[in-house]
Amino acid sequence: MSYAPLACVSPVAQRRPNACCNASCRHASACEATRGGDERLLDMRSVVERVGPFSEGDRLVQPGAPHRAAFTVLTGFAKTVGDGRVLAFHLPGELFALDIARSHTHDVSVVAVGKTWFCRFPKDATDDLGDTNTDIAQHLRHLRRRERQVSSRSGDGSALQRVAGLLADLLRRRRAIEGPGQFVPLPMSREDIGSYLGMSTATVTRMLARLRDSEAIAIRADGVDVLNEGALLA
Amino acid sequence: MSYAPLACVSPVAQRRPNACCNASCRHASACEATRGGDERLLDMRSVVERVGPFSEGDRLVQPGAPHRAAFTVLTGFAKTVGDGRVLAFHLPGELFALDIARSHTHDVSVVAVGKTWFCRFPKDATDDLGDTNTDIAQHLRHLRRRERQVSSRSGDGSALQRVAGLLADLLRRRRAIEGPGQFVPLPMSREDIGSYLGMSTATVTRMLARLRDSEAIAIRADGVDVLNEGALLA
DNA sequence: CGACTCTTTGATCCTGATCAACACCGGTGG
DNA sequence: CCACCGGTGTTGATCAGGATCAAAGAGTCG
Repeated sequence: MSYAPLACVSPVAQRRPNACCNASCRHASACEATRGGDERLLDMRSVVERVGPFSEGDRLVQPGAPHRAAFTVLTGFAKTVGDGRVLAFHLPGELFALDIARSHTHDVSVVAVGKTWFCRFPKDATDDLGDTNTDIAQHLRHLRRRERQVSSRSGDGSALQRVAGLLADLLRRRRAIEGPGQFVPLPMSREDIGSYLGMSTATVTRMLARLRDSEAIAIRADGVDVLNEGALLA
Repeated sequence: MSYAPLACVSPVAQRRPNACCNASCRHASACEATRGGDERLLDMRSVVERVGPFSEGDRLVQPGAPHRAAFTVLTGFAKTVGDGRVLAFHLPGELFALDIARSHTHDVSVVAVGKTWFCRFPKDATDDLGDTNTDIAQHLRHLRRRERQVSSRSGDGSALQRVAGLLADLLRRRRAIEGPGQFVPLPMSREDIGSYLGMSTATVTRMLARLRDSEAIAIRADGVDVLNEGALLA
């Protein structure tokens, strides 16, 4: 299926230097930028800027734009779009857009899903930190490697398996940030999920319905509750 | 589909140092090891060993074995198998198994398709050549990069498109070695082709039949003649 | 020649796309 | 407050591509 081009405007984004990145941030305990407040990485907090608010469909980065920063989602939700498909989803607390060590320009869009604030880590500043702080340099290398691996995702398996796999993946990732819980937020549209998984919106709905009928999940307006984790992986 | 594990024995391979790698080799004009006899690369000939004969199903390299050489097919045909699937086919004259710069061990099998002889380029010797001959070093880097790109193949498109694409690819590659011609050898089984393309043997046969019916190809016992190249690409 | 394997071909089934109808929900305007 | 409206999600009906199963050629090797 083809993914419709995004009709969106450039965001009117404020930037507030280091307004909020401290222990009182709701993600402080697990934010990937500081690996949950690891003291060796706390210098990352000195370079962060809060940017937003972004509305549904606003682009945080655009293809061709120079690569000048990495980001985390502070509040809200985001997706990476490229080649006419959704390539990734980003949960609050997750660091992304490290890509492009090669080309120095973005080749994808990062788009807000609903009202969203981001934390921006300027590349110049983080590189400087990495020069004097080997822990930060290593942490960034690790995240960059992970981002590259994630981008080569599978695409095989049945539609049901792919939907269940996405839910399991989002649940695991959300727990890594938010702690134990059963809820998986799905603020993105069914079309986004279908684009990401390579199937139609109707099939996404149907597979979710089948998981509900098998009592693996309960469907809510804003996401799903995972009732039987084992059933998702099988 | 799953690809059956290979039941094969280790080959009883002879090694003859530099017995045949010279201008009289039938692939000398295009062999990728010397880029068709490029004089700057002729030192490659001094390190080659001829190995064989290998019979149908014999393995040239096995997963886990140390990576000690690259190879070309001298006569016959070969396939690379890994993860239970056929990952690549190798025509006479093509250099392969440069992989594994990372792990220093093979993670795939290379299997002979029919009676096959290989030319073996020991890694130690080619590395030594690369130290003193920048042309050879660059050539090896180029081939290694290409091998890495090829390994990330598409997998999308309809069954007909994938079959036609394979034929077009093999035709292009054969012409690069053997010169102009319409013939594409298919010594591998339909199961191998299906495994490579991700479809059943029945579908491979049916797609070939459709290309025959549309007069794009003529099917022979040992391969196909391409009658309408444009039809393959469309 | 006979046994065996591979290929071809036909028949049927299953998955997921596509199309269409409808429900639902948040706005917007009366 | 309610009628209207467009977008999104759900559900049903139909369709197409390929998988699977089965049976019939076609080599191939003993």
